Amino acid sequence: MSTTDTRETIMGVAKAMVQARGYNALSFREIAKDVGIKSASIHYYFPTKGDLGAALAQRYTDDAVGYFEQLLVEPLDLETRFRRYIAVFRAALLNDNRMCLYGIMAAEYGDLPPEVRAAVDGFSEANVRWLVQVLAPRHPGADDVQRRRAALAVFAAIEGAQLVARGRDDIAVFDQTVDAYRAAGLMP
Amino acid sequence: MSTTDTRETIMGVAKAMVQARGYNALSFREIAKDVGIKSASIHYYFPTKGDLGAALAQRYTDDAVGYFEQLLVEPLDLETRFRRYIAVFRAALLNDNRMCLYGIMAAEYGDLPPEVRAAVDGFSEANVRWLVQVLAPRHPGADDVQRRRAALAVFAAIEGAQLVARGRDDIAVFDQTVDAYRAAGLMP
DNA sequence: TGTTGTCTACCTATCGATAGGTAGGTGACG
DNA sequence: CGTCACCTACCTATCGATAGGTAGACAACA
Repeated sequence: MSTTDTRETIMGVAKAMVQARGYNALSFREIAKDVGIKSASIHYYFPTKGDLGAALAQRYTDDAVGYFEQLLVEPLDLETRFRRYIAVFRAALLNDNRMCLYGIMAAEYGDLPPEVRAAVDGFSEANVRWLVQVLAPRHPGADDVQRRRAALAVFAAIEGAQLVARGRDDIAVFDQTVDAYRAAGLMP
Repeated sequence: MSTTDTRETIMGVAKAMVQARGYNALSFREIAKDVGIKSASIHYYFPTKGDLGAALAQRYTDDAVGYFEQLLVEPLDLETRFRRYIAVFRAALLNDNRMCLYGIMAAEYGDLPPEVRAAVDGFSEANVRWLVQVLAPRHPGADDVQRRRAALAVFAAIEGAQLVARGRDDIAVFDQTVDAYRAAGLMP
């Protein structure tokens, strides 16, 4: 397998593990077993666990940003665009009751190495930026600070819906909660 | 020190540790060092780590239920009652950027022993039950299922606000997010 | 009153498993 | 021949858990 492929495989396996059980439960030996190499070899690609965690969070954010940009390019109405945004978080739950990487890492925030924290912060920032753009039509008279706060509230509500749905191991809880948000007028 | 005191001290130290760093990061040796006993002695009170985790979650729920009942007994208007409810979650963040025990354990759900999971589930259920009661005046025409869903959405939104505020290490984010929820009409 | 038995609330010492991490070797390939 | 992509073989630290012991309190009984 080429260097790049192995690196990708490691990241894919590690990402799934973090989403399922958290950063703390991530182990080089378990990753290695799933990838089909020895744990020492992972250090060849990621010298420390912090490096791997930071790379994971960075990649997760980059992927999201790419998807978000795509959503902005396509000619979609607000509701559809927003539904596709929500679908990202929904997909994580569908995938074996896993969580958004941000959500689980934010919960473990106090235990994260600094480089991982920094990468995690980038994800919420990317979400807020996108939401500010998309939700702008809903806040015609608002200034930037107000728009940012409204966007962060939408993001927080969705993360909360995911957290609670995971705790109940029931994706319907996620859907019903988002519906309730919509009914209240919090989001389109 | 009496048996009861030591048990209480262990639970207090362990609770703070879980809220700061999660169930996985909870270690008998660290607890023992803080309490001033040896790690083996903790097994005298809690045979396994799962027993300790379950006791923690159960106690957390019991305390919450007691507080909730008190809030219902006092003659308060809806806004005040609700503000005091929110204050519980706010207090966790104030206390060294810690999280609600439920929030952090829900994030680690996939890694929790069954007995801990069961105890964690009780907390969200207790919150929903209380919120259904308190928010009933806001949903005059709704049936029980709708009321429960609305209550769960409120709970989820608050947990999300806490999660994101912790990720930003900024309690103002929690306050602003809750304000945004209120402004949208999600909660009183 | 003195002894005996049992209980509590710890202790020391150690177990096997697992964590992240490292030094140095090896085979394939350009 | 050199570099890349791994490997074997280890290290130290820490994990939850267990075995077995002990000081002190207390109750019962002779």
